[in-house]
Amino acid sequence: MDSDQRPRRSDATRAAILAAARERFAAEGYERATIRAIAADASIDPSMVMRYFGSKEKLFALAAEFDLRLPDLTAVPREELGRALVTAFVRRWEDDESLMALLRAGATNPAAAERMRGIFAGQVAPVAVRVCPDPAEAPLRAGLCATQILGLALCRYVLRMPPVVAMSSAEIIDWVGPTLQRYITGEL
Amino acid sequence: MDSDQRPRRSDATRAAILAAARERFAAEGYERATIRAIAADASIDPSMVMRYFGSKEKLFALAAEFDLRLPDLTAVPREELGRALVTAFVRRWEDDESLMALLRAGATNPAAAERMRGIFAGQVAPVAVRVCPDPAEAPLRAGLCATQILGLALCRYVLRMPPVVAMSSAEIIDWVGPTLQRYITGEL
DNA sequence: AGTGTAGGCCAACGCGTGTTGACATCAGAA
DNA sequence: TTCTGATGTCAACACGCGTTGGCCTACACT
Repeated sequence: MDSDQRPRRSDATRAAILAAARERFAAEGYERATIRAIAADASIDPSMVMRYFGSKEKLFALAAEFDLRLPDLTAVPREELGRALVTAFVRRWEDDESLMALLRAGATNPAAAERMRGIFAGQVAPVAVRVCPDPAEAPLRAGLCATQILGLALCRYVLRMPPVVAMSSAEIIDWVGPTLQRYITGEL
Repeated sequence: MDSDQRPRRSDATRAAILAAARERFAAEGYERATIRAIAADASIDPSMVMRYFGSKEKLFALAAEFDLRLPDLTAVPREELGRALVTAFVRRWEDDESLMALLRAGATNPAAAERMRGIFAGQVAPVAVRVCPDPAEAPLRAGLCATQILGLALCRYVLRMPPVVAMSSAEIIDWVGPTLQRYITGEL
């Protein structure tokens, strides 16, 4: 096969470009982040970005690849699902900017929005099916959770609304946890 | 004064441009919406947009002026505040696209984000102060409500997540109402 | 040492953007 | 009717964008 095991010299450059892309996309969204700026951040010529990734769109697709790393919720006691979820999400938001890139870009870029729907369908919904009382209700319950979690991220990290920024992780968990708990296990 | 009472012929054009601008900004966000497209929608030359509004930024500022028209919550029974709020918001979202323009643009455009914070501070926070048990807690409680409401709008109107789009107004009110209720009147 | 090739730079392309100023047209007052 | 200002069109500008192709350089293998 064509899998070249030996590490190439270009791997470092590739990684640098990808890191710079994630940062720019997260900070400015898809249309504002420019190939030229990303290349400058990676101390490289803009044309190299094209050589490595083909186009801006393909670069974004790779930069916005994202694994939510949802914890194994089947091990969590039923009445603590809400808290466990917020906790996992808050931690994930803070140490990986890919999701913010996706959120910012998803607001204006149709492809990014589609990708968010994909992440929801591929990573969130399946977990919901295994956890919800009635699997038929899972999409609805997962959707409700998404509104609260993404809304939190939007206000805190993107719009930077002062009272939401001011909250501590613990406060967030205490307030939002019960909301998710009800969305997951509450009666219709 | 220079206030010209007599209606001018240009008023219709001005209004047409503003309407087209609201639509484009709502549908595509700030950077994707172009002066040329807006002008075409209004059946006018792009240069007229500049003559009337000075710049794209100023046009956006006017197109994104927005009155939430929050109902008078002091007349609402304390235990129905949550439902009243969601109801008011859902209705408002559906018949005015300015807020969606603001939401889409706010994700990438710093000025639009600033404006959202302004709306929050100017229209939401004051209401919260009058309604919350302890006015000192008002910003926190209002901020929490904002996360849920904006998250709902994001998932439903911008990202168009299928389960959230599928919900009826009544379902939304039944599910999200209690959340806001707790954010407003729940104990810390 | 010689050579092929991967890695990188440079200059330019075509395009779409916001914005500008010179010119046309038309309504209404004189 | 004539003239003046408001209303609108046209063509072009300077700029930044994504993208392309040609050229240089330096490493790795024989």
